[in-house]
Amino acid sequence: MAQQEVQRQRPSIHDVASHAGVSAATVSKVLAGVTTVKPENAQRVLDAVELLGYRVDPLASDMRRAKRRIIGAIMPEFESEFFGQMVSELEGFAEQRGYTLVAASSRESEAREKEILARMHDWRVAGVVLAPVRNEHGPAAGFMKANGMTGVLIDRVLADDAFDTVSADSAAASAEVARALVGQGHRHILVVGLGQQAATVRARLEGFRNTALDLAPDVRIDVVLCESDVEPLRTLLRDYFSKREAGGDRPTAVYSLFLKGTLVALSEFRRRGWHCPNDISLVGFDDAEWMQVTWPAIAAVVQPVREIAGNAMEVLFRRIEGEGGPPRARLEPCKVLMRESVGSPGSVPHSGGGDRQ
Amino acid sequence: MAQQEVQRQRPSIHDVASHAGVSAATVSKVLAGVTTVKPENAQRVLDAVELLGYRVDPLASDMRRAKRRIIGAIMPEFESEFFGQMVSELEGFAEQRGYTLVAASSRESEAREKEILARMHDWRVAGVVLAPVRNEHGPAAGFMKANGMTGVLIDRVLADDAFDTVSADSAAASAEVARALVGQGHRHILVVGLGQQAATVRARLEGFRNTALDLAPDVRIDVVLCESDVEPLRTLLRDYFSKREAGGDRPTAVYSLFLKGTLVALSEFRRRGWHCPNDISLVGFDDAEWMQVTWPAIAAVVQPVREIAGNAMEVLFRRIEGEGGPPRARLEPCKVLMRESVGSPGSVPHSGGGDRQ
DNA sequence: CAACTGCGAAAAATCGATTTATCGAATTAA
DNA sequence: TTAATTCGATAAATCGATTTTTCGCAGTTG
Repeated sequence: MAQQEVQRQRPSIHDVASHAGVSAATVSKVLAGVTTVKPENAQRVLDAVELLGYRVDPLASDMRRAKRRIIGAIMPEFESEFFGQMVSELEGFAEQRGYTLVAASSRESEAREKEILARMHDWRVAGVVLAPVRNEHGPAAGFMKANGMTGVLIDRVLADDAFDTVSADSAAASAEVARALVGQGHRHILVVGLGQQAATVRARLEGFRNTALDLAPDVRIDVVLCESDVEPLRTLLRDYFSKREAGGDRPTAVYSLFLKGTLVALSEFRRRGWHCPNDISLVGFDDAEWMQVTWPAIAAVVQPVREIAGNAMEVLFRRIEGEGGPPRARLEPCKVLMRESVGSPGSVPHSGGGDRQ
Repeated sequence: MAQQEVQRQRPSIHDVASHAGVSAATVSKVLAGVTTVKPENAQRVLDAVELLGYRVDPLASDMRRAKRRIIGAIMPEFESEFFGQMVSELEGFAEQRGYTLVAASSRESEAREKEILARMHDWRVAGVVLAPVRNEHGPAAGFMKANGMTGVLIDRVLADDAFDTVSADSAAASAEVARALVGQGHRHILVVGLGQQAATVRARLEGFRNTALDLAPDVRIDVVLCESDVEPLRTLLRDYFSKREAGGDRPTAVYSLFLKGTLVALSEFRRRGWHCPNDISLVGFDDAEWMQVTWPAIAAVVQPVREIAGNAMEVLFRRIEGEGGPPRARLEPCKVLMRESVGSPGSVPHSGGGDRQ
């Protein structure tokens, strides 16, 4: 019984050392690839490692260094495809370099964001990938700055004076959406956004508006912003459409600047019995798997998740290794997938009616 | 400069000790809540902690114990709402008890699953929540057993002789779906599943079949299983429907046993121009946010994610604390949301095609 | 008054690795 | 032959906590 318990106990570097008839320091050196070890001894160490099934304890190994081989990732949520993919990619890149990724969800709360960051600081993580709830100027980024932490900001950020940033080029993507919609003949478009993410929303809005006005100076762009939560948007949108319908000047297309907005817009269309693209066109920022199997398929801006994750990790590790220089703001190009939810205003149903009546 | 560097360095327990004029052991005891410390000294310690902004280094703190305050979570993927929510919930529960959750995605690979598990074993995690790719008999569970790890298996599992399991009561939910479909008059139903998850699929299938046959002995149930990947399903389903349509005996309803199957079924309907529920009814296992905003809204089985996560953590911590006894298999009840994608076979479109409000 | 009991706190061992300082033997140079 | 290098490896310090052991002092007791 006690014997089994002992067997359960994992071998330490000292067990390996005594089995190989050398010191622990020598074992450590062999495993680290130092070449000043006699080949004969090195072989005995490797044999002992094999025999005992020894593996380095990463926790003990990290004890001595100031920066541990841990990367922290903080996302606003885990429930969406976008952040799910992001975490998955980040994990892969961290693993490639022998780092462990610890991911946490701030649940769209800046307070929680900061708490999580403090905990990661306690762990003395080597670096942090932070996707802030609002933008780059929140308390979390301040905390990182104040404590000299290494990090990258992603997604809902534009540029920062202390940290590198990596995000989708949403202004360019929005411009492309504008070209598509105006090109189809739309002259009255509603843009739906989340006020909380001021900077990102502004970039998307400006990218859209500038291009649209450039192509058609007579275009009318309405904007509906909900401040913090998504729930109020439902009401806002309902009121907006009621008013516009009463006035007889309702928009012929909607561009939603965030995923939940697309869902809310769709369900509002649904409530009113409007069909895409016959009654109204719809484009959403952020793609999702289901968008291509619905009637109709929803047009969307696809963010380059893998590229964002890869570049974020790349720049993060460069900073961890001590690279200096001013912070850089990277923008990764998006793809715009124009699906059937977009048509010309007032067009008659094409074959099958987009959803047969 | 050097001064600033020193300031950057976080204070250790010894810094606190010397500031308070006591030994490190005393500081540790105060922070652990030991009462045998003179109140006066305790106060001085707390003041020093406050002054220096001291926080315990969890890594160093964990060094001495055999089981560290880390919980590992292994999910087949992070991209779906289900596992995203699951990780989010697990993280919350771990945090409540002062543990850190390290989540990793096996990316639907059993080999990777085992590798991740080995890495978590290296970290000497206190326990693991494993959502296996296939079922409870995979190599990962074997590894856990062989190494005496503490763990719970969730989701794609039924029961195990070594580990506690927590999963959705999919048999009961499937029975409810059967009652609904048969009750609506369906007598020819296609069930779509993933062969890989043998046990779970069998439970769902049997739950469905038994109840359906019980209610209507003349009901015909076809089954299309794809083995490992989802991609082949597209072809399988296409062939199946082609054959059935040629034979003039195509099913009037589809019950998909997993989320991606629901998506594939929908897109196949779409390709053929079939509409729910007029041309065919659809129910899917696993709910998603988008299902209630599409035309029509898709009926789905909702898994009790929070309950599964909560119970998994509960039983895991009990085992960590040394509770003995045989492993228990928990089943959590699901909710079935019957939305508009389900109707009577051959029913005519109701007003507006089942979607105008 | 010596021995005993307790209390509170300090000293030291421990966890499992890495890294620096040290040391002995073999080799080379003077 | 002796001193100076060089090489390989070991002993010891270190990281930052926790836990066990030891210790000094005050108060009791026989």
